This record gives sequence, structure tokens and C-alpha cells, in this order.
Amino acid sequence: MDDYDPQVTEEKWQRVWEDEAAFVTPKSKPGALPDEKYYLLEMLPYPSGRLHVGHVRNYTIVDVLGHFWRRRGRHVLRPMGWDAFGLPAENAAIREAGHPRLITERNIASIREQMKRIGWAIDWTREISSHTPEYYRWTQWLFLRFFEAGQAYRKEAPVKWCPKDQTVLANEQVIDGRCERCGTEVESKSLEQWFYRYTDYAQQMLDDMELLESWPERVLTMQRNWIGRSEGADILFRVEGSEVDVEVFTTRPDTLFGATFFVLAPEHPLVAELVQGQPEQTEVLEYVRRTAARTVVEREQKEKDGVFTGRHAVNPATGEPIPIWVADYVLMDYGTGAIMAVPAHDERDFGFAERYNLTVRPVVAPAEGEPAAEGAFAAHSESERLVDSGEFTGMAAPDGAKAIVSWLEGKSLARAAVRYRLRDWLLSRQRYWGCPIPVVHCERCGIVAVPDDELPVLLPEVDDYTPRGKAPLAAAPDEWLHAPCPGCGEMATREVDTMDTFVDSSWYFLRYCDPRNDEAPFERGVIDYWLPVDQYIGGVEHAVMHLLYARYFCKVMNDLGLVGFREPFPRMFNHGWVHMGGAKMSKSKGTSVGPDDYVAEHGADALRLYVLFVGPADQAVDWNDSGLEGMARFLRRLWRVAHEQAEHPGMDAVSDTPLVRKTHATIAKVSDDIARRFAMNTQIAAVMELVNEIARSPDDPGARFAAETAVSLIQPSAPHIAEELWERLGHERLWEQSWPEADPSLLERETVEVVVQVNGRIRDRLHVAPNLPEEELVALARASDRVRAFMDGAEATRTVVVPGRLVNFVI
RNA sequence: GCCGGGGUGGCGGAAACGGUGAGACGCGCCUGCCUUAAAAGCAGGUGUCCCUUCGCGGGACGUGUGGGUUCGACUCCCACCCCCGGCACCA
Repeated sequence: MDDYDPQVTEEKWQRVWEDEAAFVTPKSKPGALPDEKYYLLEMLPYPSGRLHVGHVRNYTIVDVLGHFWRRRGRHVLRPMGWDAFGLPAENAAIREAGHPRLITERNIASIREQMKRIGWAIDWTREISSHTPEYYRWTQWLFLRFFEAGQAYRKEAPVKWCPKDQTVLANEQVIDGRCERCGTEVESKSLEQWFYRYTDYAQQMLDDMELLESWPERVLTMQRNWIGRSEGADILFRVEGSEVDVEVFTTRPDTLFGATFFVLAPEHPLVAELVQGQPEQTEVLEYVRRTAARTVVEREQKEKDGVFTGRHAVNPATGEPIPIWVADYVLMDYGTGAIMAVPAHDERDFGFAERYNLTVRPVVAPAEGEPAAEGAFAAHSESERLVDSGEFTGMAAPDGAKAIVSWLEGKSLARAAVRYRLRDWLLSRQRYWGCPIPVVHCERCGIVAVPDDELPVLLPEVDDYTPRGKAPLAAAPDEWLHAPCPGCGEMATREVDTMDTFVDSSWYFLRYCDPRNDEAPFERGVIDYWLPVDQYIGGVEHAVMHLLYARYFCKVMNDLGLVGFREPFPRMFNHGWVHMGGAKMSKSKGTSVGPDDYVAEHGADALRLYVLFVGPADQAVDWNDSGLEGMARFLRRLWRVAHEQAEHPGMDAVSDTPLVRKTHATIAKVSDDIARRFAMNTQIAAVMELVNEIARSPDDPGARFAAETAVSLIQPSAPHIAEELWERLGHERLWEQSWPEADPSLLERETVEVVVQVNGRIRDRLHVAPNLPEEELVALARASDRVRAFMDGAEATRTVVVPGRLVNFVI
């Protein structure tokens, strides 16, 4: 027996797989049934330079599933590609005076090489990259379909602006008031920008969660929170001494009689008009100006204040004039930017009223004899009743809410309303390295779409990528910047903003199915075969960004007849990241450990096993390589055991030995761990147990069968060594062999150990046949000397029997 | 504050349904074999405490803390402590 040399073995099999196109998936299998396919998808990676062991863990989890389902007879699609546009490459280009394309492509080449060395079963013929014109042509094409459908539109709106990256951000990209990428406090600016109208789909996103058969509960919760549905009413307030009505949204219309003042957001368009000519005008406008100068974080953290406008609104329920204030705790971009303030029943309103000595009037109270609700501002409940609320006094709060709304509805002053926290998706970016937005601005025709046959609008070369608040493309050469308007033929100017990279990753999973199509983004029939994705895998950090965007994209495409499904990823699994020093490994933070040294020392198989073995696949782990040696040890042991057994003849018939039974139990355990539980750590432990067992009884007649099975079961996790040993055991192409099946008749142990307890304490053990009748078992247990000693002559008042497990005498 | 998830040996982590022996598997550590020696490998041991005729053996305690349900609880219920993640001016 030669020594196990992972370098030799791994190189050999990687070449064989490549030569035989082992993991290349044909376009679609003619006549194949949909349930024979298995579309296995990992979230599109950003090519950030080099892989770290966190990536190795994630992709190896995917790889195990791919091998497993392929050997279970599924037609597996397992592609790879690159989310190649985006700020890091552009910033690196500015820093190093390089070109983002060259930097990106260099990174891709380097990562691809690492991936191949680890031996993942990827279909590289389907590789795609979002920065290539072949890909972004179709990103643009889809944009135009959305544009025609009114789903892509331009508007002036307050937007989040990152002063460091010099670009606008989507709401999802603002974390705690800071830019998700660089941590800079974001500012609020009013700018004209491109949006996808995904608030149209807010309700469907909620409703269609029913179609998501297997998603982590926390992701669904995060999406629900993000969409933020609330039910209530829109109510009109007349401004005293004018014809102006201001609309507010409230979730507590039952408290309308307690609305004792009225607040406008500083950005509310009515503010200037209301204070025109008032003595308070200067002070109010100064307040508005000061608020506008603050960053989002400053505004959120400062103590809330406000100014009185000198004007009053009329409470539509009481007819009473209430003062109108402008205050920074009211936000322009939720609801209507104006609120009715009910200080008795809202914590924020109460704080404000206290500060400025405004009237507090309770209008909801616990019912007679009921204790006051926990906390002064708890949500209303059946047990609370309206007080001091005119004709509604005495009604239960929820009923009162309905009654007040329909009363005002009759006077056209209110209507039931649902609001969402979700804002439209801001998709334009004032940066270079992204997909150009394919429209022109024409003085005569306005915004005009570039015709499909002129796509792609190529990203032009520019001299300077540095963001200066204006898109770098504004400085593109004239021959790019100016183009004839497709409408009137006059010279028009191209759109200079580029798209958010989340647009690129909202449809890539469709392109994988038909990656070289140059007539359409994809062929409908191919999509119908492969989609929806059978298993989607990625980090939880995309719970409210990528996953919501991609869901939205599919809904619109479905409405446009481009695809035949409403949810792309019915089954989602979140892997846990590998951490270092308590945080996710990250190249940019310098907390990153690459796979290369480990692969050079112990081989890819040992590393693959180790990253699977460190812990449950959905949990984060802190990186610690001390156990890697143990995996190498296991592989050498497997090597030795397999070679020993290769000397033994194969079994003709199925013998029934303890080792054979153990082997069948292992098949069952490994299969269930992979297919149902995603328990990659325990499936490996199970194979280790089996190998230990073979080493202990090498002359068992079932030993060769056990060894071959162990090799077969470890193949998804350690494919190179498995392939080599399989060959040395006299077989071929393990990756094509069907997955072993456990024989149910051999799953049961021949004898089981039954515990005999007296009062719940173990006093003896019996070895009996698993199907021994209960009476016999009890008789046997009662006959035990040790049991008799502890029973001390007493009779059991109760006997508990768990067949095959235990007998418990209670005295 | 609200909503999730979690606290098990020196370490990473195992234990569908409440049903033996908690601690699989691996790391680390200890002892022995092999070796001139080391590495590798192999065999065995390894929760805490106690009794022991030291050969087996036996007992008590032990899954964050305190209660509870049950013949029986890592698993169920109540209260509390701690850690991780998400949300948090959304009217």
C-alpha cells in the first residue's frame, strides 16, 4: 500500500472530472420530469479577491447536497457566477489607478482557480458575470420591460445620501443611519432618482410567504418587519382660517377625541404656506433649515423638539381648534408626513406635550373593574373602553375605532387605510462601475427608452472614476454621452446614473439556466423546466435586501408573462458564517484566513471535511484550525482500512453480522442527515464511527461491504479520496453510482439492551430480542436478582414498559 | 424596549417522540506499544466527588440559576440571569 498523498490524488481526479465533463449539466433533459431535476443555488458571490475558509464552508455544504442528489438520481444544476459590478472594485480602481474591469477580472480568475483546487462539482460551462455586456444587456432589457410596465420610474424624493461614496443608497443599504458599505452617517437629500415600484407588491410579498415552504422563520420575520404593514385610517384635518385639508394616518382612530395638537414634519410641503405672514414665520423656517442640515443619525439621536406655527387645525371629532406644530419627530417619508398627536395614548406625543405644556386628554380607559394595562401606552384591547368621546363613549376600543372611522367616512373626512413601512427601491447610483440605465433624456420627448435592438448600452471608458456627487458617466466622451433621441431624432443626453448591483442579482438565477442565449435573457421553456430553485443557500445578511428584491422581480416578471412562477426560492437555507474574533471573516477588515495553506498541507478533502465537521451548518463558528489534523488522520485511517479490505473478496450474499447492521444504520443516518437535516457535522461523525468499527473487526465477513459503503458515503464530503479508493476497490466512477440504500430488515439490532429501573433508578440491564412480548420482558425483569434486591420484597404499584427500551417498577 | 435563536466536559459539538447508560464524533491531555530517538501509527484511558478486598465492582452529584409537572426531564411549564442576531422616532 502506498501512502495517501492528497496532492496526487486530488490533482488526478480533478483532471478526470474535467476531461469527462462530469459535472456539466445539459441545457435540459428531453422528456425529463420536473421532479427529477434539482436546481441547487448558492447566492451570487462578490469576487473580492481571494476565498476565505468561510466561503469554503458555504460552498462545501452546497457541494455535499449536489453530489448527494445527483447520486440519488436527480438531474442537478449547480452553476457559479459573479456579482461583479459594485463599489469595492471601483474604489480599488481609484486607489490603485487601475481599471475596475481589470481588477474585477483578475479577482475572478484568482477565485475561480481556488475553487477548482477545492474540487467543487460546479458546472463551469455556465459561468456568468454581471459586468459583461452579454449579461448586462439583459439587465437593461429587463429594466425596459419594467419601465414600460410603469414599474421603473423617476421621481424627486428625499433620499439617503452617502457623502463618502457620493451616491444615493436604497433604504435597505442604510444600517443604523449609516452607509452599509463604509459606515459613514448618511444624509437626507431631495433628488430626482430612479425607483422600482416595489411597494406595489408589499401585500403580495406578505401573502406569498405561504408559498415559501421551507424558509428560516427569522428571515420571514425580518421581511415582515421590513414591509411593516399597519392598519388604521386616513383622517382629514381642516386648517382653521383656510381651505386647506391635511391628511394624517393613524393606527389609533379610537383616540381621535384625544387629539389635542397636530404635528407636521419639517419637510412637509405645507409648512411654508402655513406660516406665511405669521409672526412665527422666521422661527419656523429657521427650525426647518436647522433640521435639514442634520444627518439622519443626528436627527434620530437628538432630543425631540419643535416649534409652534401660530396656526390651528380643527379636530374633526370635537370641532375644537388644536395647535399645529412642526417637529422633527415626525418623518416626511412615512404616512403623510403629518400626525394627529394624542399625548394621552402615545409615548412620543406625550413626551412632546410635557415639554411644551400641551393638553393631555385621556379618551381610553380600562373597563370597570379591570386593572390598567401594563405600561401607559400599551396597544388597545377588548377590555378598554372609550371615555370622554362624545357619542362613542363606553364602546370597546376596537369597536370605537371602527365606529369613528365610519362616522367620519360618511362626512368624507376619513377612510380605513393600510400603510407599509416599505419604500420603493431606489435603484440609481451616481457611480461608474455598474449597469448603465438604458434611457436618454430628450429636451422634446423627455425620458425615452433605448430600443431593444440597440442594447446593450455599453459602459463607456472614462478617465476618472472619482465620485463628485455627479455620476462619473457625466464626464464620458461626447460620442457616448450624446445620442439621437429614438423618438424625434434630435440629439439627446444619455442617462448617466448606473444601477444598484442588487438589480444584477435579482435575476441571475434565470440566466444560469440559459447562459449563452443571445436573443433573449432566457428561453421560457428552459426556465419552466428548472425553476423554481430546489434549494437556495446563502447568508442571512441578505434577508431583506437581495431576497426581497429577487422576490419582487419574479412577481413582476410573472405579471409580464416572462416567467411562470411567483416565488423563485421556495426552499431557503441560511448557512452560518465562519467568524474570527467575534465577527464574520472579512478580507477588508483583515480578519480572513484563506484555504491555500491548508490545502497545501493536508489536501482539499481534509479541509472540506473539517469545515463541515466544525459545527451545525446553520450556526456561526469561530475559526480554529486545531481539528484539521484530526480530519487528515481520519482520511489516512480510511485509506488504510479500504486497502486492507481491498484484499478481501467481496461478499456474494448479504451476511447478517453486527458490522453489516452497523453499516445499514450508517447509510440511514447519513442519508437523513444530508437530505432532511442539513446536519453535515453528524453525517461525517457517523462515517467515522463506521470506519472505527471496521478497524476493530477487519475479519468480519461484512467488512469489505462496510468499507466500500464508508467510501461511498464519504464521497459527497471528500470526493477525491473516495474516488481513488473506490477505484482501488475495483470499481469505477463513484460520482455516477447510485446512493446506497439501507435495508430496513437489517436496520434493527439483533438484541437490544433493556434497562430495568426501580423507582426510576437503573438497577439492571437485560439483553433481549427487540420484539420480545411485553409480559415476557416484565417477567424477565422481575426475575433479576438485582431488581429483587432493590424491590425489597415489595410489589410494584405501577409498571412502566417502553418496548425495546426500559421497564420501570414503581413501588 | 420588542421579536427570534441559544447557554451541555479543558475545547468544537452529539443526543426525532420526555424513556437506559448524558457527553456520539473530533480536538486536547494521560498511559502503554512500536522506534536508538522523534514523527507518524497503533491500543487503552479521560465529567466531578466518594466507597472499595485496588480485581472487577459500587454509590452520590452533574446539561446557565431557582421552582414545578412526571414513574422518568438536556428535552415540557413558570420565574430569573447571561450570550448572539434582527427590529426600534413608522404615528
